[in-house]
Amino acid sequence: MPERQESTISPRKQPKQARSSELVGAILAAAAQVLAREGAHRFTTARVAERAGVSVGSLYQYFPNKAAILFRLQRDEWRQTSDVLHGILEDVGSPPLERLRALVHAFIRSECDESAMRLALSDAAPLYRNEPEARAAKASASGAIQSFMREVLPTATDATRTLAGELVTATFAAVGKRFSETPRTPEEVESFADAMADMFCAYLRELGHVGHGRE
Amino acid sequence: MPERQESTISPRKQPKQARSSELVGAILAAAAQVLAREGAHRFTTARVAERAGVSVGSLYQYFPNKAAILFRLQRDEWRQTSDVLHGILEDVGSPPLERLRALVHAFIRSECDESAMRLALSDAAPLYRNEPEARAAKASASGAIQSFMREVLPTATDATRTLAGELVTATFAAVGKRFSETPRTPEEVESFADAMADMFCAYLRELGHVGHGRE
DNA sequence: TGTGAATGCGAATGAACATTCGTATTTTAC
DNA sequence: GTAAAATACGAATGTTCATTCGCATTCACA
Repeated sequence: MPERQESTISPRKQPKQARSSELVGAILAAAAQVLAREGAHRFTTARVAERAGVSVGSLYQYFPNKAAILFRLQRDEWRQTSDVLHGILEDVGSPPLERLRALVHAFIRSECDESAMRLALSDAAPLYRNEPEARAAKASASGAIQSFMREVLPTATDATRTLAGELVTATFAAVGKRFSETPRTPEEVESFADAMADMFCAYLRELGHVGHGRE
Repeated sequence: MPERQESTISPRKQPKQARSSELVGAILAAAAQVLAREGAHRFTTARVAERAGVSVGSLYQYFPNKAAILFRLQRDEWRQTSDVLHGILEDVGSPPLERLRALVHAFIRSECDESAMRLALSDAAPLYRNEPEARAAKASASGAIQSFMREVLPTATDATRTLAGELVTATFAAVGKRFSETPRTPEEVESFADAMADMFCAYLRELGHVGHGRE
């Protein structure tokens, strides 16, 4: 497993001509396919290049190494997730716990889309786990959750809110991942998401009541 | 990455003399150390053999391939966890939700022990993910959880209980794993475990009330 | 249309490994 | 004590890969 270059995941050069932009797009699309169809284990630069209809050399013009391709895919997923999350949580039109429920559903559903690719991507996590952008993505999400917590638990202490936020965030991410490991019918997905939302709501309601007076 | 032999993880031969039993023990101990210190990425048969003070050839006398070593380590963890889980859940001396809380604490704590090894082991999961024994371990745990659910939610429907059990199990496993990814102080561990227990209890209480009458 | 820059190419290179197998050493049984 | 069985050994084998680099092709622009 020759994996010499440990870090430096930033792009090697910027595409300047149309053909090279297309090339980058083709590589990313091919990478997603290879990942989904072959798994992290068989995700090789040669296979990606072949599926993209491109040579390995060209691939290396725009990605410094294999990890960079994987990281780029992961980053795109994170951005998408993050947009959904902010969009739902910050929509002040509906009551907080309803938004949370919507979020759970959206999240679990998206975790099930392309689940093969997501699973493989998480198998490949060791290759990019310590990238700064990985931490940034998590921080942004947890920021949104924190301000949501301030809204739902206005009277709780900061420590309580932080803890609750962490718990919800962790449960979200971790259970979503685990859930995508085995295939599910849409009905299962929905009822599981509902159960998860129920759990969060029960917990937050209880915290809220404790905050107000007594249990 | 020459990984030809895809399956067959059962032992190659049984140790017949004392020296070879010790050898197997030495290999497992060495494997755990290599995994913890070097990570899944650098877990190689050569390194394990070297740390065990043994030759690669001898290693292959008792383990058919690299995955078998990892799987053995994982299996031992599962057995340990399973014992704890059954022990706590089936102790009828204390009220159910208290047992659940104890379980959460025990589980999270154990997840933090040897967290480096556990993390690496889960990075290596793709190598053994589809072993039958892996499924058996999960099934045994979820069986115990299910009968616990029957006790806590005597009036709920079967479907509700199954769902709740799955949710709790998934949250457990997934959050435990995620939690071990970053180092924590013992205080953080305790308060996080408490929050998780609070969440489960709130959820189960609510389900119980709904089952009895109305919310 | 000519020319330098930008791209694209893919065989070749060098590692890192898993696993095997012929040989050497130790144990057991007589 | 000795032969056969069990163990132990580790150099050798054969793969799989990531990554490079010298050369070929295409583009942008005069």
